[in-house]
Amino acid sequence: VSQDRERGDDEVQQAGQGQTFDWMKVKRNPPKTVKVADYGLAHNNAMRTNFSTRQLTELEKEFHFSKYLTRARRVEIAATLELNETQVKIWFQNRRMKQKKREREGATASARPFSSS
Amino acid sequence: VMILRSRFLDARRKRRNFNKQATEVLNEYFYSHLSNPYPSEEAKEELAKKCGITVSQVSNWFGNKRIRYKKNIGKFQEEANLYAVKTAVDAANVSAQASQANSPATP
DNA sequence: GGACTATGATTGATCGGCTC
DNA sequence: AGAGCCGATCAATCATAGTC
Repeated sequence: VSQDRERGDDEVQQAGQGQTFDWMKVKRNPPKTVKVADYGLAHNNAMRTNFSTRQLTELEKEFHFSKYLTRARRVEIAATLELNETQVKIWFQNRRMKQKKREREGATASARPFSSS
Repeated sequence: VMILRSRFLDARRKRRNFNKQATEVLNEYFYSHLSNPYPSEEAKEELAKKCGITVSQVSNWFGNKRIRYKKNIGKFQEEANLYAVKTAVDAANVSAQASQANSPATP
């Protein structure tokens, strides 16, 4: 619900079609994750980590145990799974969001009007 | 290295494209708000209802649309012009009808 | 009939705002 | 005075549907 401009300027639809607005220029900074050489690849950073099945399984199990992390548990999990504490933290945050999304959609048990193409 | 392709069994297996008219509605909103194509939560709900899809799907659609649009603006130029014209015609129709309370089914 | 494209969904990670 | 959280979003990728 937060975007930069919504100041005095308004929504002037149309205008130039071939115009480049600010949102088109947005660039995200590359991940800071300092990954060490795991299985031969020493890509230090700027890459989206791919969690292994084992890691995901373990994380999922931990999440089922508790939706929130304590400092100690985070350290333990990170060490066990060979991940950064930050990665574990982020995973739990994303997982909670996913959980909420699912509940929201599941709760909205209403008619699903399907339609043909 | 490639020992981790266990992404399968995701929910994204069975996917259905949206209706032509649902896509129509979404595109109309997108191109009529091209300066800031970030619908509010309320707008998303409205679009979702109008299109017969979920709010998450609306969010996904706009997320994909924004990224892919800015990734290759030229490719969408034609589509952009199309919807620009469409909305212009719509506006013209609305203003034309404003002068007279016409009935859709004339006896 | 399988490339090749278009498109919806998933997800690790970022951005900005807020709480403590 | 900084940490983790939330919400939205990004960006890359996946897997499939549609096209030729």
